[in-house]
Amino acid sequence: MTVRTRFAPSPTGYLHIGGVRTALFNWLFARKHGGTFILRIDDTDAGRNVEEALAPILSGLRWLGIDWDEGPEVGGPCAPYFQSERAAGHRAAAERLLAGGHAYRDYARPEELDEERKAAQAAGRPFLYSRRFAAFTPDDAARFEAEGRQGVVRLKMPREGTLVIDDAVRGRVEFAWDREQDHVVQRADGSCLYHLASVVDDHDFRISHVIRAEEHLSNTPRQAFIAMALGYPLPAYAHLPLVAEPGSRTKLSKRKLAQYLKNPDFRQVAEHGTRIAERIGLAPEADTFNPVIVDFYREVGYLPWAIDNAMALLGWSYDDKTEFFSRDELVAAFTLERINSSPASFDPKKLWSVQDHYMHALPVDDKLALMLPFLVKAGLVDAPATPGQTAIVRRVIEASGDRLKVAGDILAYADFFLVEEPPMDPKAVEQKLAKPGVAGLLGRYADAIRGVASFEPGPLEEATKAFAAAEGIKLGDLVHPVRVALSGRTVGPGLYDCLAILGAPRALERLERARAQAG
RNA sequence: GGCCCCAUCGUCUAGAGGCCUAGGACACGGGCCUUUCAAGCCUGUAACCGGGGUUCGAAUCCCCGUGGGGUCACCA
Repeated sequence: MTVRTRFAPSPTGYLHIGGVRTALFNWLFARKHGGTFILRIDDTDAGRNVEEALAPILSGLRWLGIDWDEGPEVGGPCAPYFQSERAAGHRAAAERLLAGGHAYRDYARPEELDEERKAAQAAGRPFLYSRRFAAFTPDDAARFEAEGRQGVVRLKMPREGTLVIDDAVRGRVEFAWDREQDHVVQRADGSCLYHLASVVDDHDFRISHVIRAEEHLSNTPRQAFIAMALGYPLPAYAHLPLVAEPGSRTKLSKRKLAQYLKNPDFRQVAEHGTRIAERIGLAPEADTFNPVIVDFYREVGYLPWAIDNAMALLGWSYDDKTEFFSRDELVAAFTLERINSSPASFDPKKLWSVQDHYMHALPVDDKLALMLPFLVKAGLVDAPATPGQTAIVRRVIEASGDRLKVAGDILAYADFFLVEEPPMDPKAVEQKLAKPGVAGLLGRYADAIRGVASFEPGPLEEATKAFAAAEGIKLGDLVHPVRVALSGRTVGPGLYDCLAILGAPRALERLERARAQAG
């Protein structure tokens, strides 16, 4: 069987983390079976600024390595891949539905339908349209039109029997036909609605497996009905568990950001990212820049595969211990059978730890290539970076080790090496510098290391320990003020690394300058 | 409200009748290391929604509750 899957986003202007998971699973399944992964743009609704609203979605998928074999910008045998450009086919399908007696023109006004709905509700029985404004003959239609009514095309859903779907995730799911509504598939102006368009396009694209979020499970009967009425074979269905809010089982939504921010883990990740974004001049708006949206991770410097790997673990698992997969490993390991059926809440901290894992394993050269652009954007190095700057940054990366969790973290670790007078954190000054005797201590320490033959971590450590011993003080009582003197803050790479990277002249100059603020 | 789905540590999950005094990961607590912050190492707390069945035996199968979620548009 030829596997063809699709991801069909509507151009909303952003790529949602839940969408990523859906796209990823479709992609994985296609790759696993040597099939085809198709990207279709479901833009049947309004269509204004489609191009602009589409850009973040395409670039987001590309960044994540979720490449599509057919779709926008790459084309393919089933083109066009924009639903709005396939309207003729949708209309033809609506005609066939009508001709086959599987749909009818309906002239009910919305308020008339509402009345029926309310009456049914009041009577405590499920609503089922009376079809009293259905035009089953041309005469009916003419009569209704004479009344000034406009006709839409409605599905003539069966009112007895059941539909059985064999869902790859959920197993057998049964629906009673008499609970399904006569949904509108074509408006009076001739434009077709999503469900019709989607079924027709899926068939035209020869989609073999419809892999989508659980929210579509309830839509399946009407889509299956359309497909059957049109004589299409049904695709295999796999309904993925919803990606839920942090610490909840409610569907994750971009709109409820303020609420998610109350979750400490979520807030921590969001604030960390915002801090980085601000330093590279992004002035992000919380509305479009937050951990629910893929651009957030890209701007802040996460590794795309870390996102993919983390998302793969949302609702899917391989076994009881394997968590990290290379691309090939994941493709090989992935199966629909091991998708979970209960909702999975999105945990930004878990994603963070996966990111940590991959950043940890990244070679220094790769880190350098990733991080340099952040320093350029922040104005801390030239574009392109000079060899001298590059050398410093490389040493900072080496010295910082696992402290750099995302590429953007380099800003907080490299900045004080790259500017002549780093800002002094008032709190750090107060706690470590403004103590009695510190000024004198810094002066004597400067003299002590001035004579170090080789200004490198090893010799510096020796000299520093010897100095502390000679002074009769604990190493910490020396190291802390020196660190603040050099960097302006209390955290950073190891002190001997800081000294060495700075170099003797600048280090001594900073020690001297800091004495003015010391006690 | 109707229909549908779901139900194991706070979170992601393993578990397809005995291997379960329920395993792993994240988070959290404690300890070690240590010049800070990370990392690393050791260690701890923590779960089968409830009730009935079936069975020699149930986290696993069935039923009923309860709880949560999704969906019921001339949105996608």
